[in-house]
Order: sequence, then structure tokens, then C-alpha cells
Amino acid sequence: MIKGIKGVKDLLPEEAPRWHFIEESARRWATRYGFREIRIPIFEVTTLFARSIGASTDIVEKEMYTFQDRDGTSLTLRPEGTAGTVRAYIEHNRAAIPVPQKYYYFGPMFRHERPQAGRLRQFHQFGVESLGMADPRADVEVISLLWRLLSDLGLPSLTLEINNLGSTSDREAYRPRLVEYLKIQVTGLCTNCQRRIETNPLRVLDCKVPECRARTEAAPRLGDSLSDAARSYFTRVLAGLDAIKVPYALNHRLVRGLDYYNLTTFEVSATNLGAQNAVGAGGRYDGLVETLGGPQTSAVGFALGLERMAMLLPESVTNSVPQDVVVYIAGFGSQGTDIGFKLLEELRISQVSAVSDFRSTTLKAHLRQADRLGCRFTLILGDDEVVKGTAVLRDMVSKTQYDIQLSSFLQQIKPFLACS
RNA sequence: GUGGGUGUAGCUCAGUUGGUUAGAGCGCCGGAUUGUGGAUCCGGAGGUCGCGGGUUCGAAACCCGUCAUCCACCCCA
Repeated sequence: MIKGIKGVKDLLPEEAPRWHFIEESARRWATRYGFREIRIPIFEVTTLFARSIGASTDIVEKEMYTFQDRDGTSLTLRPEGTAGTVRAYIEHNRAAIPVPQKYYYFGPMFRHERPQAGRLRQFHQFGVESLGMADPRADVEVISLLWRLLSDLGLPSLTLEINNLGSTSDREAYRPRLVEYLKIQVTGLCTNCQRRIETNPLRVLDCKVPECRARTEAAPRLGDSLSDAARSYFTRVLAGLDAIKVPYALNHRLVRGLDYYNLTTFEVSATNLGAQNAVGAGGRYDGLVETLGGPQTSAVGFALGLERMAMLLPESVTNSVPQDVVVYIAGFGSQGTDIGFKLLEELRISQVSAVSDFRSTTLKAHLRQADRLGCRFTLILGDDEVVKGTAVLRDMVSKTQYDIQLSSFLQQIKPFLACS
């Protein structure tokens, strides 16, 4: 048996309503905030991701699905959505458009990681990118959209954490101070963190090992190394969140894994989601457009993990989905079978959802299938009825049956369907 | 890439210190009802015990390997 690829899941019809519910909410909220959908390719040239995400990040170093095109060009299945969106923004000269460019997208992302709870090799994100506004209100607007969407879905026990990463130069000034401190504490840190001191010292602050957390409690803080500009910008973001009553918690340890973030960074996490508890995250990325060859452009955005949202979504949401097929055609016998098949088509053309199981040859079998499919009505049509020029419409709930004249089939059946 | 758990019927799982024909519940099919679904009763079908070796008179069980899957590390949505 040929099986699906490790870490790549099928979404079966039973689960589709949950996803529709999430996607419709996301669309509705994004539209309310003035974001418009953008659809970008699932693969791009490899250098786009290497340059934007950062050459030394885990994503680029070991998690990308990269392959050669026929002419030798290196292509990569997108591991995230921001890079492609920014590429499209530059390529289509969207900076020349006088209104802010605010986009949202849905789609699969690909990272070659070991699968676990809430982590897949092909997973799906909903993301937004707000391009062109260097104003704290743009950050607030994006965070607010994120929070309102998640609240609207009724996802339980979420917390929004926020931090100020400052500018690139702020971090460059801070880094040696942190490294100096960590080297003194080195023996008390876990082996991972000992390695991180060289590779990614900011990550040590985000380590989950209690010993490491204790050792870094007294470490110099990035917040103390920030420029006045970065500091005041962040203050205004927080004031904006306060003004519109979006609840947040400051977390000076919060670090993002992608290189392009600066200033505002944030993450929404959930309890009861396993070890991978981040539902959505994002931040400001003012330098990225320029890095990729576009004009200097301020930008802020976030991405949400749809699988993780689906895991958190209460069961009740799926149960409230209305039945979508209403009529079952039970045509049997030599003539009933043929006429039933024609009536099936007639109903569909006149906008009625109708089904039949062509394997069933007896009335009993037909009714059983009608029941399983949850159809409200069954149209019974055997040779006896054909001879009389009628059919029997059975209400599956009340069990009452009505004779329908085949000569005016649609006119007679419509009133029953309307009041169901 | 590293570690741990789990692989037995369509699904969820039993299976005694290794013992002869591998079970249950649910589901499925049929009958009771020659043209009336769900409920009930009766009957039936369905299994390379993940795969490959090994130990043994005998392996679903023990050993080795391998694959799949889940969880965790790492990292992230």
C-alpha cells in the first residue's frame, strides 16, 4: 500500500467543517480590518528564503524542502509566507500604490522536522502582512486582529505575550554584553545553552530548563540596551493596546526564530496543546523589503497555525453544522431505477441537494442509506408507483408519507422541502 | 538528528509463567419484516498478530534487526 508522506496529513470530510469555520472567521476578521487576500506560489527560488529568514536559522540550515529545477535552479517549498508576500510586493511595485498594502493569505507551509503533537511537515497557516506604515498603530492593528479572531473562535486559555527586540544595531550592542554574562554562568547552563552562547545567545533567555531560567534571571536585559527611539515606539504600541483593551503580558525573554524581526514581537500561546504551544506569532520586520531589493518599507505581520487552532476549537462547533443534503432518491425496480435517476438530476438543477446510493436495489437498503446520510426526505419510487404515475415522499423524521404526481413533480415537492 | 511509548478484525482494545482452533465491544452483511430506515433478537463474514530473522518440541507473547506511528528533545505556527 502506498502511504502518505511522514508528517503530511489528509484532511477527511468529517473534519472539513472545523476548517471552514476557522477559515471563514479569519477571512471575516481580516476583511473587517481592511486586509485583502493575496495568493502566492507554494515554491520560490531558494535564495529568497535564505536571504529573508536568515542563513543561520534552523529553518534554512536543515528544515527546507529544496530541489533542483530542470535548468539547475535551486527551488524551495515555502517554509513560511512572509518572504513570498514581500517578493510579490516588490515585484509588482506595490510600494507605488498610495494606500497601505495590507494582505492576508492561507496555505500550506513545509518544514522538514520530526513530527509531533501540533507539528507537521506540511502544515497550514493564516497570515497577514501590513506593509508601508511605520506607525505603532499598525502594530496594534495587527495584534488586535490576531487577538479578536482568536477570541471570536472561543479558543480556551490563550495568552498574548509581547516584547521589544529593538533595532538590529540595538541587538548588536546588546549581544556582547549578554555573551559576557553567560560565559560567567556557563557551568550552570544546560548543554544546549552552552552551545547557544556562540550560535544564538538570545535563545538562552528563552530556554525552558528551570536551571537556565534561574541563571539568566539576573542577566543584562535587551530592554536596557535599546535606543530611545525603539523604547518610545514600544511604549506607544503598548499604549495603543491598552486603549483598545487588548490584554497582553510583557515577556522580555520572548525571542523569535526568524532573523527579519525587529522592534515589536509577539506570540499567542495556549496551554493543553502539548509542547508546541504557540498558536500564532509575529512582529515587525522593517528591513526585510529593502533586504530583498525593494524600497525602504516598514512592515508588520503575523502567522497563525491552522492545525493548532483546529486542535483547540471546541467540539461543539462541528456539531452545529447544518445538514447539507435533504433528499434521498430511492429508485428501485426496472422503471423506478431509471426514472429515479432522472428525478435526481431534476432536483439538483432546481437547486435541491439530492443523493442516491446506486448499489442499493431494495427499498430497505435505500432507506437505510437515506438514514445514514441524514437526509430529511426520501423519495420512494418503485415500479408500482411508476405505473400509477406517482412517487411517495417520506419524511424521515415524522415518518409521514405523501403521494406526489410525477407529471408535476417539482411543483409538488418544493413546498415540503421549503418547510423542512 | 537524539530519546521513550505503541503496533493483534473496518474502529477501540483484551490475550495468563511461551501451550494446541487468537477473543470481546462497536461497526459491517443477512434473517425475523416477499416494498419501508433507526430499536430488539438470531445468524454470518472478516485476522500475513507491522515486517524479517533468531531461540524453542511449540512464539501474538522471549531476543535481535527493521519499518510505521505517537510523544518528547531540538526548533517553531
